[in-house]
Amino acid sequence: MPSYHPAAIEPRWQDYWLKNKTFRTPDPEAGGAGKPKYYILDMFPYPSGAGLHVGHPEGYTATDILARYKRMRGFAVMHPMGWDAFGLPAEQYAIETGTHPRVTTEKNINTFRRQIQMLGFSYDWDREVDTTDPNYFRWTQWIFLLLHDTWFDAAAKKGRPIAELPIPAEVKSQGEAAVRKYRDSKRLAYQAEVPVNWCSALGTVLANEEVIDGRSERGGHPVVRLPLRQWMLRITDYADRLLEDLDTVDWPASIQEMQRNWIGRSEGAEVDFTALLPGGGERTLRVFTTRPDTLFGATYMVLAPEHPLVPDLTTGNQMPAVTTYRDQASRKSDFERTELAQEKTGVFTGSYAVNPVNGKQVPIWIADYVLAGYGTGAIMAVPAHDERDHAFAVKFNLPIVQVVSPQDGAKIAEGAAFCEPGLARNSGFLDGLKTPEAKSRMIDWLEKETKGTRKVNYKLRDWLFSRQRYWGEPFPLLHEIGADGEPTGRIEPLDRAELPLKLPVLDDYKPSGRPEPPLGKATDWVEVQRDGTTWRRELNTMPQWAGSCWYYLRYLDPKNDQAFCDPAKENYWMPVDLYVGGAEHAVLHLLYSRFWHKVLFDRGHVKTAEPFKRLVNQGMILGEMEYTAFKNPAGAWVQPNQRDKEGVEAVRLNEDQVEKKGDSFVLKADPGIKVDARANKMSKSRGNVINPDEVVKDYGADSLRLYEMFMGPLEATKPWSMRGVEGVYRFLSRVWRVFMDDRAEEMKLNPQVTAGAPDAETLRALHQTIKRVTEDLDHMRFNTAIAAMMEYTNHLTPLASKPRAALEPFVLLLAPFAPHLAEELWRALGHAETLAYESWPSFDPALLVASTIEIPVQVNGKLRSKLVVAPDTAKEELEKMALADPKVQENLAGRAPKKVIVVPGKLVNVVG
RNA sequence: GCUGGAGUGGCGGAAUGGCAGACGCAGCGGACUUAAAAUCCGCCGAUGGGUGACUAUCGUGGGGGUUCGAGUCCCCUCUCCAGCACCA
Repeated sequence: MPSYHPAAIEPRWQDYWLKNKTFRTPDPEAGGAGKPKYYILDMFPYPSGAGLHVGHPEGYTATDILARYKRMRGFAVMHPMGWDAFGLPAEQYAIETGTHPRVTTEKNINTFRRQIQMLGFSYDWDREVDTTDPNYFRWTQWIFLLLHDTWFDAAAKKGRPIAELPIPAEVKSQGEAAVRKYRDSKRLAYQAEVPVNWCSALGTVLANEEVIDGRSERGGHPVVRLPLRQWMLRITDYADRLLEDLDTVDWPASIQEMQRNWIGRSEGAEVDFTALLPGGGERTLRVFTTRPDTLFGATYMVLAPEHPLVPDLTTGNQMPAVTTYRDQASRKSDFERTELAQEKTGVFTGSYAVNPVNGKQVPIWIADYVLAGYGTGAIMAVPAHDERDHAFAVKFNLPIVQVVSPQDGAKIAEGAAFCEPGLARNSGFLDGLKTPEAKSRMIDWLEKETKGTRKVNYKLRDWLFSRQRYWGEPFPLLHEIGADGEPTGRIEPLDRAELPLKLPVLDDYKPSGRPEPPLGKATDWVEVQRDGTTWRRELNTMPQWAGSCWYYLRYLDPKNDQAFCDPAKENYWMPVDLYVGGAEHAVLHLLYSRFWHKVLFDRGHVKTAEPFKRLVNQGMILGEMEYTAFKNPAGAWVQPNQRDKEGVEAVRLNEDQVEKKGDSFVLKADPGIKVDARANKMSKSRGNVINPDEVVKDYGADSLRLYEMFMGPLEATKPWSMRGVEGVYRFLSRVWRVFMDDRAEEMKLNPQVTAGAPDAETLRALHQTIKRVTEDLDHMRFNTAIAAMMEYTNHLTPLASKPRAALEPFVLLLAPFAPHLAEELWRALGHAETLAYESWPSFDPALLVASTIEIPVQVNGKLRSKLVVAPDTAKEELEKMALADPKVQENLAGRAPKKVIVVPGKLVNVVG
């Protein structure tokens, strides 16, 4: 083995670790107990057909380094990996190629596993989980049944068994069917006829979170609204707890904020208006408002087009306009409603309602700026103090009455709404009150008059939990079929012992293009005879998020067939101490997981209220820096701001064709022309995707790992640079040469490696390095830890004698980062065993101190001289030396020093 | 528009309120070599002065402030990135 050759070293150690089960994690009762535990989790990947990209190993390397470090620090480390393998792409691919999703999924998993193992991660492969494995989704179904068996006790703020749900006497008196119906209406998993996001291209409904700008998150297909019977999960019941408990976790502020915004709690009141029906009679029209203090300024009302009272409230001559408007609105996607509807639209119903506070009649309109799904689907419009209402009132010439004035007496801008808090006016008993007091006074009045109540609303909606697809978990539920062949509405869960309910084998799993699930085609599977009754299985499947909601628990006990996880193991390992993954899961996966976890917590199956104690988001890795200039059709260079003009062509440039001028880059050949310099997201279409396989082939896994960590802080977005990979490869080669004789034919230590004692300077450098690497690891500052090791290597390289005592601890420091190389060097140094459980080197603070140090001396804050002194030189001594310094004298130019600041060991500043 | 984050050499990035630019890349010079690659050694923010060791001034997006001292703290402002966006 002459020189550093990762391709020869790395597969050998990967085999060694696998064969010896080096990273098998003992269960607590089998020797893990006694050690402190550390659960370090990666977001498991969806095994796509494209294979691993360089974004995956970024987070995985960070966690792997910490896992290896923590093991060496004596922790029992849980560090598992698995596959989030249900979901649309596998099914799409299956439809296109006629291959069963099971087959492609298995193939993709094998590719991912091979690629991940190729990077030398220290996962315990005996704990691998796969969400599509019946032994796994058996428990996903089990947890679904638990949700189905749970109702939310609002008083106790806690989920409880449905058997404990109090049944009102009048329901009980109506018999068993009524009781069942009542129970079904309170379960955390319930059915509802809801307008859903139907995507005909994908053949499924999507959750709100999966729809971006009116198009599907996957594939970008158009999405329309359609009413459909769906399974829902009552996540809104947990909104308050999901919000409050954010304060108990150590997560990035941005993610916490995104979750808070998503939950969107707002406090206000529900107010009942009396709507006067055109044909005579009255109806209660309930609205939600956060500004009950402005009730006197409510000059009209607006209902969502879908509001159920609209038909009753529409007068004969308004009917055609209202019908047309509702029709248009129903066909519009959310995208068209929001993006294209900057201009307010709406239609008058012809009816009026009575404002409860002043008895005035106000017109009732419908408009699509009011959303059916939020609050009550109706608003009281206060155009003077709400921008949207103001814009609508101006457009349709509705009255605007000001009922709040700015507290400082400032004038309200002409033609704008005043939305800040202020002082109430034109508001009867509220006049003169500040907005917060006015709000609560108004609510008190409403409650006394039984015309309204205090109310909290959330943007968060219940979670649409069913999909009309094949490749997902089947619902373990049976629908009773009556003698007429129609469902009776009675639903029974499968017995827990009947789980898992496997997917039927289907030749044709194509979506029909209509909202009927493909599982309906498996007629044998669908119909079940039981107790002399015919039952039909639920045909929907669960969404992809289901399996990922609880996988971190299954790792703890992946083979258990009695429970999703042994409580003793859960108790030992949970919570997850560190969870690393991309920010794209900020709201979806992380909110759903927290919700499920809280239900498990309420029902006594887990011991912690939150699953993930600490969360870190790795930043995105962009492609290489690109320099682009632009040419017009005549072939002349133009400025980048002309890029969108017709016929202008982008030209990729090399680094040496451009130069920096001022703030921007310009063409070297024509410095008047600016050049666009930026790194872009990696994408197939852009052709800037880096394949980890290639990098490993050319430089080895250790170089890839090290480079991804050396690029910059883990959380930062940063551009890829192949030259940077080469740089860390050179570093590893240099490390190799410090230890090994690279001229020798066979594996042989560098003859400079000696048994002698390190000199004082080397010892100090070593202990300095141990300190820096240790502290940097504790703070996840991988880039600076690597820099410290580079500096130490630079120190070792020129030494003619390289003492083992200075080398061995360094191998251990390097091991978490470049484990293959470190194992190889450890072996070469004569150790027979893996270094994975060697104890982490410690540093001696006494050895960190240099015999002399340099103290900068400033005059009036500017560096003028330096003193070379013993580290413990006293303050007075330093002051004396500084004042005596010729440079200081010169810069004082004869002035007497007014003040001398001395920070011992740090600096002297003479003010004169 | 709202929220969160970031602006430091040619590039990626370092800096408990105390020597700005650690470490790496690129570049330049040298050694080794018949030569190249690899490797090793040195230089490497800008401007001015000096043959030179050196030296002066400026310099962390921009403007103000606090401080003996600010990349770091405070106020204002600009730009970029990410997320949300008619949620009453």
